[in-house]
Amino acid sequence: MSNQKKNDENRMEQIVALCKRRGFLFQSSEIYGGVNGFWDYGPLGTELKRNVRNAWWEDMVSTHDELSCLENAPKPFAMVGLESSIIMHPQVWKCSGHYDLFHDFMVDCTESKKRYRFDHMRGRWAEAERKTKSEGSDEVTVETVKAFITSMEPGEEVEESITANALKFFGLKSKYRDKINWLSEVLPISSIDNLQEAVAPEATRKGTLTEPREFNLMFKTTLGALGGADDAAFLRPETAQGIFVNFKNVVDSSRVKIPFGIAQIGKSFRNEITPRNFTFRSREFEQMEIEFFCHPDESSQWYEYWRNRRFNWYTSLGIAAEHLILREHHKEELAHYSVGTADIEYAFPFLSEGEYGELEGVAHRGDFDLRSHMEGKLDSDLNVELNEHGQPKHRGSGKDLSYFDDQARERFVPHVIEPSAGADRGTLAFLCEAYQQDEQPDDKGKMQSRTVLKLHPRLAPVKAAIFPLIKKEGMPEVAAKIYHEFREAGISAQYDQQGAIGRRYRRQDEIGTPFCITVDGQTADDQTVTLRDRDTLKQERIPINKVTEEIQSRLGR
RNA sequence: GCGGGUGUAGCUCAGUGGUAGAGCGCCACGUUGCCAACGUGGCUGUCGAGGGUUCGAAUCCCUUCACCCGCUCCA
Repeated sequence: MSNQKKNDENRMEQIVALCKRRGFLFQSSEIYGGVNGFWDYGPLGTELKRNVRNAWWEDMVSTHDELSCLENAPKPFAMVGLESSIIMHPQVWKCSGHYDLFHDFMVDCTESKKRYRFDHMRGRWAEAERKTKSEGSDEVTVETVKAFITSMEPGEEVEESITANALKFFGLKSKYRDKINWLSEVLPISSIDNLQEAVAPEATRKGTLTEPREFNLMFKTTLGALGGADDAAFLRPETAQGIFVNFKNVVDSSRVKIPFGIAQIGKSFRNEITPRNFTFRSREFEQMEIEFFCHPDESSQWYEYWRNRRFNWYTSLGIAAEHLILREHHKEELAHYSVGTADIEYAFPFLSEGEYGELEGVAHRGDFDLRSHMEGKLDSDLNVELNEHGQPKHRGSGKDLSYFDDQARERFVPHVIEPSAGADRGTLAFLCEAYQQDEQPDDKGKMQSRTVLKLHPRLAPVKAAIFPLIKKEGMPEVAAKIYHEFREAGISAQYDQQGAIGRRYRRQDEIGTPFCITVDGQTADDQTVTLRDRDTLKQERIPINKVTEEIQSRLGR
């Protein structure tokens, strides 16, 4: 393990400790021992996450001007909001593909302790002589063994990989590969009746695989108090489908014209097998998603536009561009109808150097989603998937979700660009980026380490703290007056008269408060207070009657 | 789900079978008065949870939960 990674691990531990100590994040149900994959936001964390959500909503929706063309945008466009329900008609998830995809079957190898996706495992029947030495004697028995030799190798390399595994299993050198008698072509493992005949990819003997077990990644619940099996419903695993199923409602009710976007912030739920890395992978999480609907011919331009705009959003709120990457998915990773998908990823401290974790995916989804809800679940070739009777496997709504452009006299199913961000991941990234330890002189000029959250002022949970320098000579009253004024003006502020002034500054540094205002001996003489900056520690004197105004202007964008 | 590690005060940790501790923090009072000050006093624990062994368990054993690391997974 590199030193870099060790430092980063300590750094992550320190961030987690700070989050708990100062009330940003707690483990859910902690007094009962906690639940894996669930987190609670404390008083400061709630403010921080709310600020992240608000910044997103303001920047994407409420301050959006559909009459003007934004910088680098192909043309003006409208943005509207939506709040759809968490539980939806079960058919939504069948047509979206989540129902089939989230029912993965997995097998475990009891020898190698590896777990494999059952539907990805392939193999060939083979037969060869195998020498076995019985225990406790030198007697060697030679017997002809038949087995199903498996591999997880995708694509064309599977055959070579199976051969290598077979040589290992039969104890043969590669020059004797002719001794293996192949009894079948490459087959999916689901084609064999008895898993005891299979040799797992990293096993040395047969029959180490467990029976396939289902991992349902969607949380299941029941509609109605007496609901039976037919009343099964699911907590949504993404917010996007709530937008697609309301596409027609929005078009019919809000006078929006294509191109336009529908934005939504809301909770989603995935029963992750391994929640890990603080709030990065949680089972309950919040998404901030836009589904942007446009003409198919313009979709590539819009994809470029959203990809770049969303990347810049993170840097505009203080994440250094060198800690972010815009990772374009390879062509092989893409569904073939998609022009592109890009992940905006952040160098989280819990990852190794050079590794990044996803904050947001920007995907070109073509007309896949709307058509699936019209016609039924589509396969990767955009054909409706059929069952054994030649009927749609999952029937769509049958409703027409196409759009009619009455100026061009053209009807089409819009293409979709989907910038889908994780609110909790974003919040965590802003916290990680802001966390810094620096050295500042104490009252004797000796350097002391300081923990500071250099949060962007828009995101800081507390915008300003107001202190009386000492607890007498009328200073607390003046400070309290400023505090009241701030609260009335809607500025999130704290009042603190406890302890030495230096300690109070450091307390605020640790929670990322950008500005501290101190009422001192001079205040009574000339009606000024000091304004101290979190990052530079510089102080300047501001007239007391201008202080609210001054803070508001410094918080402005 | 597997393997390894960890779990003691708000935080960081000491405590290997015999009365639960330290530092930091927090609170009060006094002094000082612009960057983690000093003095005095105070607060905080079902030792992660449940069970067992024992005269006696934070300590030994079993089960379980959570966190960290490595696998696995990640539409």
